[in-house]
Amino acid sequence: MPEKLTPHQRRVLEVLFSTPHEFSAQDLHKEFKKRQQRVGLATVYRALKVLQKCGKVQIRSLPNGEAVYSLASAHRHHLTCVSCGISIPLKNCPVHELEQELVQTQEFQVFYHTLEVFGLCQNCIEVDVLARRKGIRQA
Amino acid sequence: MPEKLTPHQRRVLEVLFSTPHEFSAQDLHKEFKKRQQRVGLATVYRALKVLQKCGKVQIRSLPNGEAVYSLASAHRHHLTCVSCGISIPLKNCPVHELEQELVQTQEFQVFYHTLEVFGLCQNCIEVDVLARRKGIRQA
DNA sequence: CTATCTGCAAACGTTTTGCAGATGT
DNA sequence: ACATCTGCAAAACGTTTGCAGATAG
Repeated sequence: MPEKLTPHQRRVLEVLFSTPHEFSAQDLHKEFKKRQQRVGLATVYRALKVLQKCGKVQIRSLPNGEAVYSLASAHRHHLTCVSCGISIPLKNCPVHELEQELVQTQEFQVFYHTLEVFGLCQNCIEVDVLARRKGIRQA
Repeated sequence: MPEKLTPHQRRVLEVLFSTPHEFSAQDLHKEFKKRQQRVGLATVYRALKVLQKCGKVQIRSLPNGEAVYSLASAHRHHLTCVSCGISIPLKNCPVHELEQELVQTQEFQVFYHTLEVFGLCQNCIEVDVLARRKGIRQA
């Protein structure tokens, strides 16, 4: 899907290219400030929306309600703790080979998939156990 | 994880049990109104948080920023259109068998996983093509 | 009596939108 | 000129929190 990008859309891609990290829209906005580039927050959101629609950028929603973005080609999955929200990246993707056959029967153009595993991280399990020992109910 | 539930937490579970649909917090709130049960919206959110933390309820974030909830045992995946946001449920889960081995190496208590595939639905592909023909840029 | 649970309203943070000005073809 | 892109500020939205009253052990 060869799409003509605006300068700011290109800049967003450049930032995402430059590091393996995921960025929230606000992170990107701060990053541009740091780079002395004047880019409005709204523009960041608008750019991200376009880049999502053409499959270049993928989104992941965190438990705290904010969304983080990365290159769709940077394929990562996570273990996410439903208690503290920590995300632990997985090393490999168990779905990739299955993706093609998975959607060949559907009329749908696939950009990317997200696989997220939810549960409790080691730390929160321990906190939970301690709390229960003290008879504390989780709020 | 045998957890004592409050009446309202129980009611939330009952609603989720009663249909195969996913509910947003606001949906649940409306549903209680319809059932003549006086339950505050904040209580719905608080109940959902507790139910997530004990692994009974799972969450899925929609592209529009709202979150929908369902029983963690109701296992469903979706094709989600990055353009219009429509969600098309998948019939089977390609990960289930892999889940166990996937996390045996991690110190993490697994409640559930979500696998979401993103791209364009048939309808939006057509709209896109038409728009491009007319030289319209996506906003 | 104490701790938890609840409803309401206010607060919060992220994202979206309206608009006027800048940009580029 | 024209349509698009942009920044700013205001608005919108889903969600969270503070608090006072209700409830339960």
